[in-house]
Order: sequence, then structure tokens, then C-alpha cells
Amino acid sequence: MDTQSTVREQLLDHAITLMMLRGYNGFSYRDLSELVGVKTSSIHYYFPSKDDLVLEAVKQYSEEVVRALQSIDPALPANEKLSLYTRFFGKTLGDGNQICLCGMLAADIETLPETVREAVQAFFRTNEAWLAKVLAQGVEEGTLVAKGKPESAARTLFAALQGSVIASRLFHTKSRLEDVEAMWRVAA
Amino acid sequence: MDTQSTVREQLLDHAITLMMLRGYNGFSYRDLSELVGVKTSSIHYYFPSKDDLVLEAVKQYSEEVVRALQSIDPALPANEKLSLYTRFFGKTLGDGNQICLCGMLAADIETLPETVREAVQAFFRTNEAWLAKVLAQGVEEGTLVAKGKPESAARTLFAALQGSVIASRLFHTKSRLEDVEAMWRVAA
DNA sequence: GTCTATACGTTGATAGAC
DNA sequence: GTCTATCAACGTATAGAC
Repeated sequence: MDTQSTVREQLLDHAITLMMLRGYNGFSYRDLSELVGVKTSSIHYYFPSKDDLVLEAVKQYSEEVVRALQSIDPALPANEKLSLYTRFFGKTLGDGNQICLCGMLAADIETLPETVREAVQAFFRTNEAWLAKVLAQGVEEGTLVAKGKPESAARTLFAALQGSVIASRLFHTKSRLEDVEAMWRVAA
Repeated sequence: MDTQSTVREQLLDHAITLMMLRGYNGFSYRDLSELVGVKTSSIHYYFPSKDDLVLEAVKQYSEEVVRALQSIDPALPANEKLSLYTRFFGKTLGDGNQICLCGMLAADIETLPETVREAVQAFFRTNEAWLAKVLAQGVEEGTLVAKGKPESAARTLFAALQGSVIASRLFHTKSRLEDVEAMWRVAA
């Protein structure tokens, strides 16, 4: 509830939402100010510069995703794990035409400081490592297919998911994400 | 040569380059003004609004890519066609850390007018249709692998390429694009 | 912590002289 | 076609009162 969360939390949440929609250069302290109901000068109290704000946003977003990954039962078959992952990857799409924060910031990366690049890289590596494990498990079980090393396949899969969530929004459809998942599943 | 091209051509070329680097909201008429050597008011003579400029940029970029696709010898085996495609897809990466203009604009799409969305969609469809044909050919020849319908596989492949070029820039490496290509090649 | 006030460059855009 | 001049709005950011 907004009435329970602190101003700082609201600012961070709305900043994340806005960036997932319009990107780093597509939102302003004023937008945030109007959404949360504080003056822009108050935002600077919590986040001295916009760079500070993005960095905190990436950190919080990454933690949320890690928690989501940990919430997936390790005992599940790999194809079901991938299914859950794909679903929550595309969840924000239906909510408000949003894409993955770190996919968006990767597009904006040349306008961002090095600290943000490193945080976004860390996010990519975490997700790719998790997917690599799932792919390895799936190959062993016979529920997923993955050519070559699991690490390479995972990088390609993650890139396909990032690209698909962008294309899904572009075309106002969700099916493109499902196309990706189907490509790594064992044919029925 | 810059000395041969018209001011309009220079403006469009630099606008494309800048957007491939920083995105739509990451460059200004002033940037363009300094690069080309005319005042910002002169840019408005050619492109009344920034929206006009993006739309023209997408159209020119799309034409260039179509020409590149047509320059690929239809007689080539499918795996070699894909290799050429992957190479020119990642070419701008080495030049100046640029990603595909339409991949970038797809990320910025929620801040752009509907006309641009349609132009970017058209670009996606053109590329996916071309890839679908190549995949179909490759499956028949036995040089490429593609699960399911060629159209679905092509959408996934294109998304993977778009995602990979973004990730490649993020990590300052080109190998991620090659990972993608390898995934669709028949194992040696 | 939050506000008012303010600084100051940037932005896209227009009017009109040449 | 290109310029000068100008615009109002917006951008991030700071100082200081409360």
C-alpha cells in the first residue's frame, strides 16, 4: 500500500516503473514529483543526482528478481522452471507496457555512468547463470533442448527473451515470448 | 563524402548514428547542429519536428537494410546467408558502439508517435520474413536447424540477434552475436 | 524531511531578415 | 536555405527557511 511505504520507497518504485516504460532519458524528476506528491527538491534529498537514482533502482530491481528466482521450487522439472521464468519475465508487459529494467538500461547504456553498466552486467550474468543451470538440468532430464555449452545457450536464450519482450510490446502481443520458450522445449 | 552529400543527407545520417548510440531521447538538435555545422533553426527547415526526423530516419535505415538483404546472393547455402546477415547486423557495433536503429527505437517506442511504431514494425516484419525463408531453406538443405514453423523460429532468431547486439555492447564483446548464430547452425 | 525560491543550461520550435 | 533572435517550457540541481 502506498500509504504504508515510505517516500523513498515510493520514489524508487515509480522510478523503476517509469524507466521500464520510457527509459532513462524519457522520464524526469518532475514526473516522479507529480506521481509521489513531493517537490523535485525533496527527491534530491533521497537521491542527490539522477545517476544515484538509477543505480539504486537497478539494485532494488535486481534484488526483486533474485528473490523471484529463489521462489522457484528447485525440485521442479526444468521445463516448468523455464515456464515460470518466462511468465514473470513478461508479467510487467501486461501491467503497463513495461519491459525489463535492465534490458531497457542496456539500450540506454551509452548515456549512463560506468557504475550502472557494471550493475546491469551483474544482472545479466545472474540471470544467464540461472538459465544455464536450468538448461543443463533440462538436457539431462530430456525436458529441454540446448545445443552446445549450457552457458552459450543460456546467453542466447536470455537475449531472445529480452528481444522478445521488446518486440511483444512493439506489436501489442504476448505471443512472441511464448515462441521463444517453445524453441527450447522438447517437441511433443 | 561529406563534401558531396547535401545538408539534408548529412543531417539524416548523423541523426541515425546518434540514435543508434543514445536513443531518441538521448540526442538533440544541438548535437546534430554541431556535427553538421548548421544552426538548429536550419534543421527545422528540413525536418519541422523531431518526430518527422525519426520517421525519415527509420525509412532511410530500412531502405539501406533492404538493399543489404538484396545484395546477398540467393544461390548461397542458408548457413552462409545467415553468417553474412549476422555479420552486418553487428557491423555498427565495432564502428561506434551502435545497435540496430529499430531495436533501439523499439525500446523507446512508448515515447514515439504511432507512425514511427508502424515503421519500426514494418522493419521487424521484413527482417523476420527474410530470416524465415533462410531458415526454411536451411532446414531443407540440412545446413540450419529450426524447430517448429519457420516463421516462429525466425521471430525468435531475430529477437535473439537484437538482444545479443545490446548485450554485446553492454559487455564490450562481439562473441554474443556469434553464440546466437551457432545455435541455429547444424552441429559439426 | 519538505518546502520555496532560484539558478542556469538545454530543448524543440517559430518569426523574420538576408 | 541559412542565419539571428527569441521563446516558453523543461531539465537537474542547490541554498536556505521552516
